[in-house]
Amino acid sequence: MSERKPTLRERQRTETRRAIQTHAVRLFTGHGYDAVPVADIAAAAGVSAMTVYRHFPTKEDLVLLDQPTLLIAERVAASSPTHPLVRRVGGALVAAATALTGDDGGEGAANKRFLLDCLRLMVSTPALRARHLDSQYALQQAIIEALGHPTDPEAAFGARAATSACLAVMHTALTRWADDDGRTSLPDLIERGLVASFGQDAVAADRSD
Amino acid sequence: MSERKPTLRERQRTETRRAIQTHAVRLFTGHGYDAVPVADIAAAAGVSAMTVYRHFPTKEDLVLLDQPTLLIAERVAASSPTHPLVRRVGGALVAAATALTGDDGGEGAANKRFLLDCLRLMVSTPALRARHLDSQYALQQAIIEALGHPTDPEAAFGARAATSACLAVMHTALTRWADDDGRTSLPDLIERGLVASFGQDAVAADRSD
DNA sequence: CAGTTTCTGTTAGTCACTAACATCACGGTA
DNA sequence: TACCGTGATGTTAGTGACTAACAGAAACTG
Repeated sequence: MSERKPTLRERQRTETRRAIQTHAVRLFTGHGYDAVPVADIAAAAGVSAMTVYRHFPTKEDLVLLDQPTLLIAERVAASSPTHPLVRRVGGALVAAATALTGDDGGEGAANKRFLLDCLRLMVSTPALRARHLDSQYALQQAIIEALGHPTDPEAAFGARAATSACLAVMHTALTRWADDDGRTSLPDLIERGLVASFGQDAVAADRSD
Repeated sequence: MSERKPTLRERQRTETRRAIQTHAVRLFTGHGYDAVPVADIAAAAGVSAMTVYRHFPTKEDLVLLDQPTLLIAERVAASSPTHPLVRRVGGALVAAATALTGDDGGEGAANKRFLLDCLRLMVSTPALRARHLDSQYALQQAIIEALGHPTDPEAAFGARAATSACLAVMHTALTRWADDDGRTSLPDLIERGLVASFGQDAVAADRSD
């Protein structure tokens, strides 16, 4: 709504990128991630292999979905410091999942299907699973900073441990969500995972956090 | 103590493997993981590149340490089913860490140094970090089976979530342990991480679990 | 000592990814 | 409208991880 000026070059670039990613996920889903060379994806998208690498630094990035780091960090920073760590972080994860799956992230159901396809690939392909787990490292760092900087190094270690535990729960919930083909509510899954791990007081009674 | 028969071939094979891994970690630590080609490691160890791949399926496996899956799974299976999930799993992790760092895993201090070198590489190299996180997947699976097979799929999901959270805490503790150069007690670090995440009742009062 | 197994080296090849240079269309400008 | 700078793309050549296939040498077996 704010920036109006999608010049032709930008539109073409965006379209090229979309085409590459779409064909990549389609081919990966059909033949398996490892069985599809980048050259095939490029051919399917009607570009050269070099162009693929100009849009996506690695083959793995064709499937990796960018985590909503800012969205989550903001909610963590806005949470009450009096609550337990896992409730502050967990609440933010549930809220972010609600925002992303509730209104479809600003697009239609096709978006959700694409997201589920990516997730399924990520869960079933070791290389992608590993990359995704590691990408949570950046998210973890952002969350810890949003929690505030405890001067006590011992408290900082506790924050890292609790945050990593919450993210592990979210990853488990994402896996289950993909297995269910998105039928179960993702926020509910995360919340149930949090309760199973941290107990009832890890989540707000009315999910108002 | 049980199997006596280290035939010459086996001894040579073991020694070759050890030499390759030792030179690999040394070169990686000195020049960085990405900057050292497998060919250089092979040359340093006095073998061909092909031999390296015969002993280690991938370059990453040169640094990855095999997790004591059996040791942990046994302790989980032996834990009391009446305790909370995170206490059963967390207790097993603390116990395994005690067994491995307490008596040096059956070898001397050189072993601990090597382990710390591997850990530092793992923490600082994205590719290795990712692989290590993913390798916990196998450990997670073993732990879940050791917990017993709940017929309720909902309970199974809870077990997965809690287990993954515990393993994330352990990973955080391992990272901190490497940062401290092994000066802090690893079992203590894990226990402190568990308490920070799951609360006081996640660990046994006298660590007798 | 003969025969089999196992380890190893060599070669050639696939594939992910990078660097360097040429090309061509879009974009603003005179 | 004609012109040129900029950015997107293609092409080529190269590095490095990893695999398959074959050949030779060493070690176990009898």
